[in-house]
Amino acid sequence: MAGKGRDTRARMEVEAIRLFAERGVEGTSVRDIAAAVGVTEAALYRHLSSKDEFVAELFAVRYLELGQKVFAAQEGLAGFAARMGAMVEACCRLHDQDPSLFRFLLIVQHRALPAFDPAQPNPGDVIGAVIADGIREGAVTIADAQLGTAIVFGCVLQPAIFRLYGRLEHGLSHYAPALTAAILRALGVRSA
Amino acid sequence: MAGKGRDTRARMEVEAIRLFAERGVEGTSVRDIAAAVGVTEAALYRHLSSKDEFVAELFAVRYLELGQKVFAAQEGLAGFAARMGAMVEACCRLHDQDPSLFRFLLIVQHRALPAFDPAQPNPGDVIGAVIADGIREGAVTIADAQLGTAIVFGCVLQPAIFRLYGRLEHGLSHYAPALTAAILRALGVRSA
DNA sequence: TGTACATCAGTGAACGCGCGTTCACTGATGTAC
DNA sequence: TGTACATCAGTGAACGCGCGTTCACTGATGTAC
Repeated sequence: MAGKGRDTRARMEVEAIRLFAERGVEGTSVRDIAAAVGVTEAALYRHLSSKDEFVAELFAVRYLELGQKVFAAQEGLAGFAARMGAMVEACCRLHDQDPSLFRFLLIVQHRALPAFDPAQPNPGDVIGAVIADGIREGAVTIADAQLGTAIVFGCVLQPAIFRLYGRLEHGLSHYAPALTAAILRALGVRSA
Repeated sequence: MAGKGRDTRARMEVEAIRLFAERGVEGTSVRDIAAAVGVTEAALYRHLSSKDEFVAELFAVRYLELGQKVFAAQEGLAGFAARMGAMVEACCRLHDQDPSLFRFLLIVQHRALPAFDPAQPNPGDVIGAVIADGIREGAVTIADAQLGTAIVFGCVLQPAIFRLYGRLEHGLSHYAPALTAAILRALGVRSA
């Protein structure tokens, strides 16, 4: 059991995210997760204090990681179009690497986002800040920054949902260039 | 109890949609709905055969109604920009009239959409068909019709989610003109 | 190096609770003669 | 117009089930002397 024990926590996280993504949080029982990991339910409670806290922790950690990766993708680049393109491309690539994680974050955000520390670099604020910069520089001509952020979000997340339902046949990375171009047009970026 | 009984079914639907929208389907018990309506749980079972069927029926009926309204909004209009603008405006107006319904449909679509009769005029296909027309006419220059549909969806649904979280301060109708313009630009509509 | 003990990740069985659902029953309304 | 009966929407109590969680216990690993 020792070799098994080493990575039980990691496997719990992987299986939980997969199951939550497939069946939702309420549709996935602690027994389901335990069975997927290959231990009893009681064993899971060596690593977590409650299901709710487990979900909240899982969301918080992964969501911040995603925010940091999106931030890193555009850091140091000059010009709004380049920065936005890098973020869109990063989101598409990260989605394709782990679609379950994306879906998990999408599902859980509705319950976890309220009462979430807004000081940390979450994906929403990272994208919002870049758009705000773009408006300040005059590169973006859309008037409402919040509406602009919603549009960018929608243009990235909805294709992810379409991909999930098989309404898009390729990985998101395949659509990244066309998507970036569409987003830049939507935001009214000059000379994109 | 007679006067009350007349509209119990209707009030069940209203309260259920409101509660499902607020807490999710699994987070809303039959007891919760009964309490909101002001009857016992057993009374609800005079009007429904099971919770699952109730949710599925509620979704199917309201989703088709929405599809028909969106279809009607653009019917008879000439030109892609006019038709798209009318659909976006209709979605925004319908959202503002009943945000709970919108949120309910958003939540439940993930479980209800598979195994849903695709022959009926659901909102997705209505918008998809108009975009396909636009591409055929040459009014829309974006290459991938499915990606275009995803973009339009995202640009309507994500602002609805932002509105829900208070990240947009006005009703969606307020943003409809700017949103329509952004969507037409994103799709690469000539001389919009 | 060997022994004594603390720690840790596991087991299998059970717990109480809230869930969806069903029960026998009640009283008001509609209908046939 | 009265009476007899079917129907219908409600009640309150109970059902079995699956859920999250906890229990006492076990055996392997790490550490102190």
